[in-house]
Amino acid sequence: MNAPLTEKTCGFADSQAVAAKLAALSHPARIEILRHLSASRSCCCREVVDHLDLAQSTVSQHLKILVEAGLVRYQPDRQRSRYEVDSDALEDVSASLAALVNSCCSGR
Amino acid sequence: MNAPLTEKTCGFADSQAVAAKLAALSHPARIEILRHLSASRSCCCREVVDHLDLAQSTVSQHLKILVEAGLVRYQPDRQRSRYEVDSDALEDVSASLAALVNSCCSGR
DNA sequence: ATCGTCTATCGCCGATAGACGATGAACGCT
DNA sequence: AGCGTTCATCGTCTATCGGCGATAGACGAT
Repeated sequence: MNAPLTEKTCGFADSQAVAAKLAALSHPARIEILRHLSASRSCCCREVVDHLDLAQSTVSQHLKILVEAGLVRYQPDRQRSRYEVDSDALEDVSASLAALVNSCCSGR
Repeated sequence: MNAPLTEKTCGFADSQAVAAKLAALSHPARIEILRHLSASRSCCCREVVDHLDLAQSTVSQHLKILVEAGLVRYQPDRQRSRYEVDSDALEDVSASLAALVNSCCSGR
């Protein structure tokens, strides 16, 4: 955080960005998916389906949401697509939330 | 993190709890509300309405969601209800997310 | 060439979220 | 008593979410 941010620039646009990231994380299935992706390195869709007891189409949707949020990297490897957690992006979200919380609790 | 958590106990039930908290934070208006509540100490609904350019009923709804998620304390003070950020709860959420992210990035 | 497998996408649905206006209750003030 | 203010709730509308089955494309294996 080095740019001189006024209350305006910090507040409005940023809230939307953070909210979008958090929205992608605000579903138990997607959290479960993230856990599984990080645990096993393989990361094809089918494996997640087996692990999660949801229809394949549903899992594919959740994966798409995670990819669009930038939290998971996607590589359409011929047959078995590979999904991989984007650790940096994930840490970014965590840091953003921490910053928000911190700014909310500073005047304590 | 002191209790002996297996992967099972950590995974399933917990995902839902974390997801619920994050869901409450996954809307720009609610983040904006949190910012405003922490900035100004006064915390009545009307003030948030002025600041936010949303209908009073809408703001009331968002506040209710934050209260039900346990992130904001609510005290029906006669006329002017008082809303106040629950810093501890907020830090809990941040910590939960950090733990999740950490467990996802540990094997890096 | 054909079959089986794995994906992504489409269409459909029920449920929920998010917004609003209207309403009524509680309260302070004159 | 009457008025203005504040707030929570209700009803309504629309858009989106979350789930599923079905389908089509791409590929490996036989």
